[in-house]
Amino acid sequence: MFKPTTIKDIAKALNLSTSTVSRALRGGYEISEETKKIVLEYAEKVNFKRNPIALSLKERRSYSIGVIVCEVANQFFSQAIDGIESVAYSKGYHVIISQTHDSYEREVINVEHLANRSVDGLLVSLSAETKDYSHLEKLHDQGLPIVFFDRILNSMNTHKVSSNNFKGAFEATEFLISKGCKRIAHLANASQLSITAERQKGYEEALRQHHIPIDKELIKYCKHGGRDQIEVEIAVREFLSHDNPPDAIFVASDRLSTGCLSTMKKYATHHHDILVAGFSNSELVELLNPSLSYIRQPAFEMGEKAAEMLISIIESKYPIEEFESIMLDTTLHPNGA
Amino acid sequence: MFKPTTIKDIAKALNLSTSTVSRALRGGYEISEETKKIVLEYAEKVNFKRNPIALSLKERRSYSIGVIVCEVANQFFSQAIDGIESVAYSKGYHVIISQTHDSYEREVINVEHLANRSVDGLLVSLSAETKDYSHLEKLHDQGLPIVFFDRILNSMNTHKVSSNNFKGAFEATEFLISKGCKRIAHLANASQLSITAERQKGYEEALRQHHIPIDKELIKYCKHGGRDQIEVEIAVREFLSHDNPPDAIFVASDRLSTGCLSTMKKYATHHHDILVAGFSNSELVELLNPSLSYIRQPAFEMGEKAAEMLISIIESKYPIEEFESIMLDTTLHPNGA
DNA sequence: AACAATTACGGCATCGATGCCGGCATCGAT
DNA sequence: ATCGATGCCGGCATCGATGCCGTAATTGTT
Repeated sequence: MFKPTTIKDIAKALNLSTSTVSRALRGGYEISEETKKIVLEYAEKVNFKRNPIALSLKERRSYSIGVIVCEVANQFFSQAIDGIESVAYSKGYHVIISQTHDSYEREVINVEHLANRSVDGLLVSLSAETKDYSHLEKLHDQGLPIVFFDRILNSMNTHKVSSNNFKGAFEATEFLISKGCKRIAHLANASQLSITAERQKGYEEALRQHHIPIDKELIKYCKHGGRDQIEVEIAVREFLSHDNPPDAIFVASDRLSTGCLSTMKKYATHHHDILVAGFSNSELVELLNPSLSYIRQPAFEMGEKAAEMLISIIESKYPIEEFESIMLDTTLHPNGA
Repeated sequence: MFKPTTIKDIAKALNLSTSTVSRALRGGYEISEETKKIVLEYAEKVNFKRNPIALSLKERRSYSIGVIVCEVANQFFSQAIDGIESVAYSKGYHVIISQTHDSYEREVINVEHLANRSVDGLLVSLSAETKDYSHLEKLHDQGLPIVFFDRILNSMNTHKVSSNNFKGAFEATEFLISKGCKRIAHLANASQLSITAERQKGYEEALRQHHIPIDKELIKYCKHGGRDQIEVEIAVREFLSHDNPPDAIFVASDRLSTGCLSTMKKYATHHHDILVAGFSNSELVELLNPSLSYIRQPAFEMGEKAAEMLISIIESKYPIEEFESIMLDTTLHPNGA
C-alpha cells in the first residue's frame, strides 16, 4: 500500500512532539536552530511531503481552482486553460479541469463535484444547453467565488471576462460584405448563450449599416453547440438547399466553423462560391480547404485574466462588492478568394 | 465565507449524536426507521453533502485518478481523456488532468503534485523530454498504482496500453511506396519515446521489404515533440533543401503532422509533389490542404482500457503480480493524389 | 538570592466523517 | 422475578497538520 511519511513518523523517529516537528518545518520560530536542522535534514532524508488533504480539511481551502468548460479538444478552451494554468501555478494554485460536453446534466454534476471537493473557486464557461442556473447561483449565494469567461451569465453579480463578440462579428460580416456578398447566412450557437446574442447583434448591425435586409431564414441555431455533427449538417444543408441560397456564411463558433466546412465539402458541389467567416482559435485554420476567414479570440489572455480575478476574490479579506467585466479585442484574419 | 452543512450541524439540530446521523445517512443498520427518516429528510432540506476531503483523510483514498499527458489540445489525448472519463465516472472516480507540455520539469512537478493530493492512481503518457524516470519509479515502488498509455515506459512492471505503432507505421509507409514514392523521409518524435522507436521500426521494415535503402539523412527527430513550431520547421526545411529531396514524408505524430504541412505550405513551392502520411487523430484532417493520409489510433478505446486497468489495480485486494500489455489496432486513411 | 522574563518544547483540541465499543432500555424466556 | 438478548444510540479515537496554551528550564535583573 501507498503510505507516505507523516509528521508523526518524524516525531517518533526523532523523539520529539508533532508540534515541534511541524513548527520546525514551517515557521520555525520558537524552535532552536539545532532542532530545526535535525528535523529538516531528517525530513529531507525520508522524502517527507505534507499531506494537502489534511491541510484542506483544517484550513477549509485546497489551493485548487475548478474550471468548467464544454470540451478541452476545442482549441479556444485549451488555450484558455493554458492561460489559467500559467497564472494559477505561479500563485500556488492547482487547476482541476472538468468537461461538460455542452450537456446541462454534466455541468450540474461537475459543478457540484468540484464544489464538494473544496475547490476554492470556480472558473465557468457555460454549457450550450444550460438554461437553468440555480446550481451555480446556490453556490454563489453560499459564498463560493465564481468567475465567468467567454460564455458568461449576465444575471450573476461577479467578475466576468469575455471578448468583444459584437465587434468581432461586426467586422467579420463587414468583411464578407466588402467581398461583394449580398446574402450572408448566420450559423449560430445555442440561443441562450451570451456569446450567441452578442455575435448575432454584431452580424445584424453590419447588415443594417450596409442596407442589407435581415432574413430570419438565414439564421440558424445549434442548440447543443454542435455537439453532434449532424446538428450542424442539417443547418448547413438547409442553407445550401434554400431557393435563394446564401453567398456567404458567418459562423459563430469554432466547432461550428469546422463542422460547416466539412458539410460544405461533403455536399456543396460549388462550395468555392460561398465565402465562410467564423470564430475559430484552431491552429490549423490556415491549412483548411475550403478556406476560412476567421475571428480569433485572445484565449490565453482571457484565461489569465479570469484566473487573476478569481484568485483575487479568493484571497480577498473582505467580501467583494464591486465586480468587473473585462472585454478583450478579437482579431480578424481574412482568407481565401 | 463558504461553509457547507456538516454532519455535526445536523446532529445538533436534531439533538442526536454525530454517529447516529452518520449511520442514518449511510448504512442505516442499527438505526430505527423513524430516526432514519427524520435525518434523511432534514439532510435533504439543508442540502447536506458529505465532505470528501474528510473522507479522503480518513480512508486514505480520494476516488480520483490523475492523468498526465503532454497537452489536451492534442486531439489524440483529448479523445483518450474522454475515454478515461467515461470509465472513471461510471465507477465513481473523478479525473484530474495535468499537462506537461512535453517538458520534463513540468512532468516531475505535476506527478508529485498529484501523488501528494492523494490520487488513488496515475495514468501516464510520458513527456517527450523525459529520460529520467525516477520520479515515477519512486512512487511505483511506494505502491502507487500506475498505468501507462501511448507513450509507455517498458522498463516499469505495470499495465500498459498502446496502439500497434509498428503496424501503423508499416502500413503508412507501404501506402506511400504503393503510390510510387521512392525516397521517403521520416519526421520522428523524441528518440527516447517508446512510440518513436516502434514507428521507426515499422517505417524501416516497410522500406526493407520493398528494397528501398534506408537513408539516415532522411530521418529527423524532434526532441521536444514539436512543442515549438520552429523545431518542426527546421527539420522539414532540411528535408526540402536536400540535394536529393524526398518525394514523401512519413510523420510520427499529430502535432508533427500538422507542423509539417504548415511548413510545406509556407516554404515549398511545389509541395503537391510531396506526399505526406502521418499519425493524426485530428477531426479536421479531411479538410487539410496539402492533404494528409493519416493513421488513426483508437484513442477513446485506449483511454477506456487504461482507466479500467488502473481501477482494477486500485480496487484489487491483493498486490498484482501479473501485468498486462494491451495493443490496439490503428487504421489507415489514404488521401490525396 | 529571589523573582521575572525568555527560550524551547509538549499536550491537546480542531477540521468532518466513520466505526468500534459500551451502555441503557425494553422485551421475551425460563 | 431474574437473566440474556436484542434494538438503538452516544462516546471516543482516528486520519495529518496546525496553533494555542501550558510549562519546564535557563537566563537576566536588582
